[in-house]
Amino acid sequence: MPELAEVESARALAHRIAAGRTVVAVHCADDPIVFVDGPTDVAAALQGARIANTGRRGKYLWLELESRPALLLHLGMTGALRTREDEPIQLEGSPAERDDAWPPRFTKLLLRLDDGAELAFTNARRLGRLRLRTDPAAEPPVIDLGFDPLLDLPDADEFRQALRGRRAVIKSLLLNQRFAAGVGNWIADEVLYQAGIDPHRRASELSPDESDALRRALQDVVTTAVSVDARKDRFPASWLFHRRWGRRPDQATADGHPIEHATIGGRTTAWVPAVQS
DNA sequence: CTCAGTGTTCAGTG
DNA sequence: TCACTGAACACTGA
Repeated sequence: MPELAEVESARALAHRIAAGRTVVAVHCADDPIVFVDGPTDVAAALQGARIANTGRRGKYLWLELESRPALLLHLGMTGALRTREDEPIQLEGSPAERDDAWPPRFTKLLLRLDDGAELAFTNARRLGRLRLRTDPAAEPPVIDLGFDPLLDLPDADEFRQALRGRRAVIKSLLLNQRFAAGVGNWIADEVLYQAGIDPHRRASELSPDESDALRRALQDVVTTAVSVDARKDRFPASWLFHRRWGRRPDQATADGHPIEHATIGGRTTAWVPAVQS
């Protein structure tokens, strides 16, 4: 479920496993959709390369290879990075279910590193994309992204200015990657809930106080989610996140306020009329 | 069997 | 240019 926090978690995992290491073996699935420019060039670029660093902006992450094009990844809706040493995630209230298969199902890219560790990119629904870029942060598609709430959140004045003149509905604007990079459907809903703003409002019509509240909520949600490594079971119990899924009519917040669902900007939106206006 | 869905992109329209 | 809508992409899981 990759939005900013999940992508940052994936980047950190890749960094721990691969930074400073050399790729000794590469396997690319024969998938011309996920490998936008075909798997062959990716395999050639990675084979024998030393991974110098990792980076992220919005929902894109990349592996910088020493003196070669970087590998740029977008996880799509279902993409994930896995390592062979992955600790199983302890699921609350249920026996730890772990899929011990290695490489995992739907592996598109598998790297073996010089210390024996392996890193896999999996993508069941094939909406992820792998590309090669000489300077990923300075080229499309990354260069076209807006501010990243973790990397370069505008100050309060700049944020107010950014909303001014935007006639789009605020929920849609938050999802626009050219505006706020890395914000996806659940982060947008969580931020609007915590800021007390109705998702149908027009961005340009928010008051300065509402703009400030929105900015603070954006910062808080993103930094909190990243600080727990995007582990949903560690998100604060007060978050709408835990109760927004399923689009059932009987859902309510921890406070007992009913949760409504609507389609805004083509996406399912969960919001709480009692606290959002 | 049907359908929603945590992702982006593009064509068509206003 | 901006913004909106709907469709497309591909596939799983409810």
